[in-house]
Amino acid sequence: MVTTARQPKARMAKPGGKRTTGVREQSAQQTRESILRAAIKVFAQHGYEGGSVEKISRLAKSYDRMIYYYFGSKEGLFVEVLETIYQRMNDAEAELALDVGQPLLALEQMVHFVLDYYRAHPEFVTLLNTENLHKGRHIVKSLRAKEYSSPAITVIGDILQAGVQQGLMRADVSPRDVYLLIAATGYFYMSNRHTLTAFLGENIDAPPAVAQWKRFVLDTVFRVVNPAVQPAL
Amino acid sequence: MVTTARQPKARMAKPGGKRTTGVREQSAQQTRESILRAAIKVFAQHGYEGGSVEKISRLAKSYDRMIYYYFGSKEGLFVEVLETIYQRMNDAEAELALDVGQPLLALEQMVHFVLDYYRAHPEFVTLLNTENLHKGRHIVKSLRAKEYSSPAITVIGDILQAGVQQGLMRADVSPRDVYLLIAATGYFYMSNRHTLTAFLGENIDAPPAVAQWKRFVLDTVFRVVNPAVQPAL
Amino acid sequence: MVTTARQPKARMAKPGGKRTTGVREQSAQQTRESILRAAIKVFAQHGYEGGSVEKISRLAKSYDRMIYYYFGSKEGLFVEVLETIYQRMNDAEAELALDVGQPLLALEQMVHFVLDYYRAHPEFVTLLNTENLHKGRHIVKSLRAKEYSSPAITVIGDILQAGVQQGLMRADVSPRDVYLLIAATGYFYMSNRHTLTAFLGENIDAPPAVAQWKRFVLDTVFRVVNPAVQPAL
Amino acid sequence: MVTTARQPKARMAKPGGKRTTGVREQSAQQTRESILRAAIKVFAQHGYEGGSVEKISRLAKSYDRMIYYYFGSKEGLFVEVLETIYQRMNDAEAELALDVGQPLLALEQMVHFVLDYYRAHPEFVTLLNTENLHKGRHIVKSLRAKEYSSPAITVIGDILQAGVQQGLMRADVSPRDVYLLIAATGYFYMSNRHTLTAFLGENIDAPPAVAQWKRFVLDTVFRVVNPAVQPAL
DNA sequence: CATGAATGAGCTTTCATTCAT
DNA sequence: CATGAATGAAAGCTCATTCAT
Repeated sequence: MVTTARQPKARMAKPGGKRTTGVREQSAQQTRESILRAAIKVFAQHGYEGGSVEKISRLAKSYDRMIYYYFGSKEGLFVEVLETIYQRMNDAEAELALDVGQPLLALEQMVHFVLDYYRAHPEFVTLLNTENLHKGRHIVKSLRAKEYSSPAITVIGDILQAGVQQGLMRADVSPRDVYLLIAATGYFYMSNRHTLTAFLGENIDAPPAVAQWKRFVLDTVFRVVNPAVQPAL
Repeated sequence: MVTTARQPKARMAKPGGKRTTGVREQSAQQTRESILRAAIKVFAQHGYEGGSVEKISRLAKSYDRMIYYYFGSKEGLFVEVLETIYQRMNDAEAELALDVGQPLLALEQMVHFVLDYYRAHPEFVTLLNTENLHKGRHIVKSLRAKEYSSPAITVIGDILQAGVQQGLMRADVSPRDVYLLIAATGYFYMSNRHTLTAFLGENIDAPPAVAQWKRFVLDTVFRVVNPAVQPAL
Repeated sequence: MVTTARQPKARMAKPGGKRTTGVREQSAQQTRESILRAAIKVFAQHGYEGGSVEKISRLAKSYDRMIYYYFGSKEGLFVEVLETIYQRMNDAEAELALDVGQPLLALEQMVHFVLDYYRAHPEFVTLLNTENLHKGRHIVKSLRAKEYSSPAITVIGDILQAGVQQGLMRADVSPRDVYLLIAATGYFYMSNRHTLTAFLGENIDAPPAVAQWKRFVLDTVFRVVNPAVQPAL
Repeated sequence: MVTTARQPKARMAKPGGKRTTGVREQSAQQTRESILRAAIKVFAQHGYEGGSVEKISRLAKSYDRMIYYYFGSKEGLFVEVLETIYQRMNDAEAELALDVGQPLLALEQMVHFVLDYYRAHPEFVTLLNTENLHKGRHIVKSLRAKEYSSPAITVIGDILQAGVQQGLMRADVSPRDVYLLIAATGYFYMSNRHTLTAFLGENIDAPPAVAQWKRFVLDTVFRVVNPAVQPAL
């Protein structure tokens, strides 16, 4: 961390260790985490400026002062919020356990995962938008930012490689682009659902609409990796 | 509120017409517009909460008071900001004058237009994100919102229809989805460029990266409308 | 001023001018001045850190906000406080109208003036101490600081010159040193009166004590400028 | 309050005596003293209000809590700070060992000592100013305050007495006044060096300026005690 | 004794907005 | 219409101090 916030050592009690976490450390840990959880909600709902320290501490049933005690500043708290949501996303991704040996299935599952994840975690989308509004100036302050570099791209790379070997996929498509395509379609649909709803005059959030979009995205992704055709212009 | 705001009638003095617009109204018009211009910049840069009334009036070289005079409230000003950027976007689109008779070319031009427009108008992207953060509660207050419903979908519908007739495009693809695909890929790339840059470790903004992405998107769109194949799963 | 505070033009209505100062400007002027007056008192009593914005605005029967409106910041206000007390001191000095032609008398009056002024204006002493605690970082921000460079030294220079010509004073004593001697003896006695009282076990503030000190200082100053002797060592 | 503070008995372990001071008490002693040292620095630099408990404990590499353990309160700590700097000053004075039998030399050495001491210990000056800002309300809480009543006055009294006996000094000058004269000239020059530098446009701190001032003060003091003349008015 | 978590009041400053010419 | 003074709430943050091991 960049800030001078006190960082309790026992950040995450290793399950295997003998470490006897005192009741005091435990409750401190609870305070810290409830603030973090509250901050995720509040920042996601109101943005960075709109998410006031008081709103957060109140939701966490703690005190403003504690935010400065544990995170040094509002900014330090926001940095940790970003780290946390990336961590969570990566954890979820890691649990997917795709079978790269079946590249078409794996790719389908990846698309499902990404679209479902954004849908189930609107705060992820909102917080990323907020961070982009601030030109990414918080995330660059995080020392752990690099650790979170999307492993999804690597996985997609593996899938493509297997797909090519099995003659099921194009060799000339980059994992980065496929990843961005999936992310973009999933992200945009969530991120802009309110303005889209207003302008399309259609409730974009309704399950049928979502299902249609998902089918379309899946179809699109498969057409992109399909080795058979080269589209005429 | 919007209702109490003064709205000069002569919104855009036609140069050829009878000039009933006095010198006084003209300068009033100027004040109003310079506030609007400033507001677009400030809200785009700092979001709604972060964009303070004072920042706007100072950039416009006017006074806080004038914002209330012309727009009723900060919220009213923001509503008009949204209307304005949609208006501008639609105006630009209208100037495109696509030849639907050449559907493949028209589609290509449409993709170029959307991606280029987002790129040239980052404030459009930022302001839409801000509005979505607020769950679209400002745009629903706009009486003119409906007028701006994207004509692009209609145009894409025309293109697809012509493409089908000429045997160049699939019949079973919806204009809405094609539009969303183009918008999503263009929007996401701009909107998330800061976090993408941080996490991909690659400058997403650099012209070669942008060019690659554009090629990929074009390829994707053409594969989607391509009638030849149906991707296997 | 360094800060961006709005500075009403009519800072001090020239008595001779035709300027019709509106009732509005007048009351604004009053607000500004009552804040300044309150600030002098509060800063003198509690120092810079101890003198809170709220204490000042309350004493001025105004609002915190007004301090920022007129002075930009607490620091800006303090700068103006310093300017004001120097201005007042110089104004008082200017009213002295010493007759340099009678150098011994003039010197005596100068000593009286300085000692009396410090005594009558303890806030001057306290505020200077506060500024010195901050290593003079506020006064260097004042553009008018230079204007206030003590005219007393010039006057003392004139007195000494006349004294030398009349054979009443030494030629080899610098006005600066004489000024510093007078200032030091007057200042220290006021500035440190509380600790002196505690440690000397004597009420330094009582009129007899003050009178004794004044006689002593006068005697000292005259001995210093006396041309007759050169003290042996 | 002072009363509730723990005061380790062994204030300064005599090296030759029986060492009953355990390792534990020793480290406690160290903590206490490092806090005191830090407090002197911090209070001298930022004043009483500006010198926060946290700044002190951080500089002392200890904890806020320890300040309350050893000194009862911020106020109690400040009282002890004042006691300490007086103690130090008196200790230094005691080491002077003037030869009163040579009154002129002794007086000269006394002037040198005072001026040099203030110069070498700016924190002494600053802390006294701070205490005077608070009208001496801390020092009166000190039980040991009286012990520190300046022995310098007594010494000057002895010097004057010897000087009179040897026909070298006036009989009608009070030790108190001579002491105050020396203290005032030395103190003022240090205390106000920042504002003086700003207003005189001359670096008061530079060695030549200091040397000139010292010469002048010495000259002044000698003229004051000189029995030869009585200045005309 | 040391450590660190908790507490609530207070700090300077900025906010959106209204009043008065 | 333009200008600028006034207003009170709320913002982020720091303060001295106490509680609990």
